[in-house]
Amino acid sequence: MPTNPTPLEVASNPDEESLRHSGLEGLLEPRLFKALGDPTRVAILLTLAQSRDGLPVGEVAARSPVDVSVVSRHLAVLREAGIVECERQGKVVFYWVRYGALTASLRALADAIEQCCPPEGVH
Amino acid sequence: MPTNPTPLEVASNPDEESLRHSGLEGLLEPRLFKALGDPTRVAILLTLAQSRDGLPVGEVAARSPVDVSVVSRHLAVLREAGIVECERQGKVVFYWVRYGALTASLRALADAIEQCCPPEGVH
DNA sequence: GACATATTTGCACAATTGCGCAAATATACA
DNA sequence: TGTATATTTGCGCAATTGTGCAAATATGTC
Repeated sequence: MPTNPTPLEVASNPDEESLRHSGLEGLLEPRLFKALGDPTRVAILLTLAQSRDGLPVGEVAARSPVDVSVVSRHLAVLREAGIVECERQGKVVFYWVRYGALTASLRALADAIEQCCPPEGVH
Repeated sequence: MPTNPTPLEVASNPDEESLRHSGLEGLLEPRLFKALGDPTRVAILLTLAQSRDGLPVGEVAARSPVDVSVVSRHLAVLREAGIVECERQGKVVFYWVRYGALTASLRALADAIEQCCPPEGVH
């Protein structure tokens, strides 16, 4: 069965539909921004961003005030949003930030906003 | 009394504190992304983005399936996030997108993510 | 001031979300 | 297979959020 594409995958591979609307709809994915809308989740993301090669869930949890199960759930949300990726290595599961996809998506969104409406607007 | 700065104002005028941490904390403002995390709110933002000079609340509501009061509240959330701006002109209140601040913030976030962690990461 | 129009706010309610704890699952190793 | 460690999932609960309706507020006009 086909896997559900994450918002960031949509952003890096825009289809004809999203292109017709200057890409804004496809880039303003609520799932992506909802994932970034929780302080605890952002803190977890920042912890992960400090380590370039990723961290096991337990290590992220050790640097977080909330329970391991909560960290696990937050990481799952970030993964479903396409912000992080994970891979099991033995007993532990490593999570890491998809830096390229994330920056590309943010810049694509900025470009789409500019293209959508002219910069000569007074405001 | 000092007004509460919006996430986007923080992004365009980073202080010493946020610079020390490569700006990521200051740019990953939950208030900003929470505002973009609701489908209805995004739809309202897209409606607003179609008109370069802004629209009255009632006009936005006319193009939205939800009640005017709901639109008014969503616009307030977008305003508090620094995404839109408004001004009363007679009986109506015009809202418009802060294109420049929004794109600048998104690009600054992309830059901060890149600076935070080296691009030579495999992932 | 009285009235009409536009917007915001109070209120109640349903739905969602974040959280901790305990149980279930997965993997490695003896 | 049994045990230990790591992670995920089920469950209940408190808090937050989105929504519509009605009332309140703001502005312009008669």
